Amino acid sequence: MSEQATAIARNNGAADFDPHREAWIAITQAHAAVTGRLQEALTSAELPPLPWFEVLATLDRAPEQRLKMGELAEALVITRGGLTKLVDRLIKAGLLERTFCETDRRVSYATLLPAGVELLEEMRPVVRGELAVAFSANLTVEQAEELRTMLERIRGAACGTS
Amino acid sequence: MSEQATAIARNNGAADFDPHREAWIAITQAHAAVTGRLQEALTSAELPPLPWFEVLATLDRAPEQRLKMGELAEALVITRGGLTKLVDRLIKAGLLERTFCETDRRVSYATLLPAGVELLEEMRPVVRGELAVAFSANLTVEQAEELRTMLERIRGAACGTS
DNA sequence: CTCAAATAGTTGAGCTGGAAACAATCGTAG
DNA sequence: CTACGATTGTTTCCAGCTCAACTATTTGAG
Repeated sequence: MSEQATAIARNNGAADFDPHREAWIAITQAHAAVTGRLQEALTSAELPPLPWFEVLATLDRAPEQRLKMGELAEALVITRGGLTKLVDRLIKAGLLERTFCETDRRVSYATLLPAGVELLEEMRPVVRGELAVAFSANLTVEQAEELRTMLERIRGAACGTS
Repeated sequence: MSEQATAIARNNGAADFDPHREAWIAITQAHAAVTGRLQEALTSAELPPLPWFEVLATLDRAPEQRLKMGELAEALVITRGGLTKLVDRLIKAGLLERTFCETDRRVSYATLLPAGVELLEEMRPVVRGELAVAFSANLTVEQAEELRTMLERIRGAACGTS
């Protein structure tokens, strides 16, 4: 099934073979496949959706477990408008709180609460497990590292030259 | 800025370093960055959005320039429900038409029309150009190939073991 | 000091895609 | 031949996101 989908998407053996487009399709499909898998695993474990995990995990790793809205939005690669509402939901769920900056009253922080850490610990093994299936199955650790390096280069190129 | 975002997302040098999560974040961010770049390039050229290009390009490479809805949905990695409406929009724009199968009256095909080919030719150079910037900048062709291989393996692992 | 421009975040409208229920058709066991 | 289950596509409803407009604050030029 999936093999066939790839074949359709890039029409193996066609005259106009474009390695860039090939790679791009591969990124899109790998991303979609893994995202889908993670989503499914979370919902079937009766846990919140993936974006919640991303927020919690990102904040957890930040100094003082909090981040300016703008920084968080950039880390998650969504717009600030989208983030405001996403954070609103997590706050409503009691996982985060909004704190403010003394020296610049424009900025507000999304700050992790204990309940958020708790939920994060609950979600982490599920995500870790799914990622392990997706990655370790066919990739060595070195390959994963190399993969990451190349992808970051791509991202750099895509962001840099506006 | 972007470097910083990466640093935030994976908190360089943290105690709990998870190569899988690193790689996963890299995929997500690379995908988002390139998608954003493509979107921007298309809209600033007053062209339709990226999904339209994906539909047209996929159909263009298919035999007889048409595909069953289900096949197309799988190639684009979206649900069939979503595809129905996406195709509706392209039909309304006169780029596609819906054709039917003689032998199995359940299936309907999305079929490329000349106007669709024409638009595709207009969009292709824009997409090609952006992808070239994102990929060739820092990657050799061999690396791009290798990248694709690894990503397809990941996708296989993610799809396979349900 | 003052005011225009820049920056941070929020809000509202609109669009897109997903999940689930539905309709139509096919295939197959009996 | 019939009926039930599987498959294909559509439709309905809804959640989440983006875009653009807006508010509040800060910064910098004059």
